[in-house]
Amino acid sequence: MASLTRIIEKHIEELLERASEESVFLSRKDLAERFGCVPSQINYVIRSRFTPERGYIVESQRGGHGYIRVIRLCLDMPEARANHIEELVGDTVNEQDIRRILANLQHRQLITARERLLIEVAARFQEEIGRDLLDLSPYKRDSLHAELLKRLLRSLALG
Amino acid sequence: MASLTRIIEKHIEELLERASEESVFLSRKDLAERFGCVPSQINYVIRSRFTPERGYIVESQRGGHGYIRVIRLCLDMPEARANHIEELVGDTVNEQDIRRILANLQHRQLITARERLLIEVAARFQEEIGRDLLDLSPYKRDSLHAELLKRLLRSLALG
DNA sequence: TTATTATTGACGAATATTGACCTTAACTTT
DNA sequence: AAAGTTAAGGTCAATATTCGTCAATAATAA
Repeated sequence: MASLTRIIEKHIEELLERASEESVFLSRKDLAERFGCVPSQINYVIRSRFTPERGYIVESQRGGHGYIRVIRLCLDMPEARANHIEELVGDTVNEQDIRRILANLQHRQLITARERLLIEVAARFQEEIGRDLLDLSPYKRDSLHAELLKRLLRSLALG
Repeated sequence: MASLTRIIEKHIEELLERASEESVFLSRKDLAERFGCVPSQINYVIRSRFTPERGYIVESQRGGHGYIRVIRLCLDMPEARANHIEELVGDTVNEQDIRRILANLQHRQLITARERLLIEVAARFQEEIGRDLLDLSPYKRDSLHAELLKRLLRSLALG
């Protein structure tokens, strides 16, 4: 357990929580020294963890006084959330995508574990019907998945 | 007879009971070594036993420090409850039945308003697909409704 | 016997880590 | 002001470590 990446991820999250601002400025070099890794490891953490999909945007500057700034988006308004969902889901999603999206939403406390379970079961049932009973193509199934998921999430985001 | 699958299933269940958390992190490789089987056997156990329909959510990550995390949402699933669900829902339900059942469950505080919403939206979507896209008979649609509803409620161990 | 469930293994995909080399911005020196 | 120097951060590819999928086969149950 405890991979370097996760440790650094947690560290940045803590900094964000502690900050009164909604963003933090990081020094790639200092972070790398602190955690005893190569600087590009920090890029990896940022690239893989602090993505728009997870509700972050990142700015940076090279050269003297360079920095990496991590900004946490706040999606207070229902409308902003709804738009975010549209983007998140897109036109087709497979079951793996669904699991990822749901884990993400639960982690951000936008849905509960029980709600997540309900959505997974509904999606699986639809997949089963589409595959075994109706013999739909994988593409058709994935686009039905996307439609179902968007409706379910929309109903929550706006309700 | 104690098939390997059952042994591993029991092992994971024990880990879950012993854990103070509601989840455990497993290493597929280590489990496979411990029980002297191929790693993919673990996938089989997970896929066939720890399903959302049974109240479990599974997350996993590949690569270095990878894991399989099993989350248990429902501590127990008494037979009485399961039977009750069967009775409550039966073999076919129309949308009106569904609304009535859900209202009842919400009134008894067994589901939240949001959960009710999810179930209704899922049912309506299925109805729409079955009617407009697949041209299923009303009877067929109602029996699919019943199956979906039972699975959703069972996953929450309600009834 | 037939259908379902379990076991295995070959192959593929995802994630993490590291390091060499590239780009950019600020500072310093002519 | 221009050129050079220094101090950041960025990119990409190689490698290692896990886990997932799928199809073939075996075992068990109906």
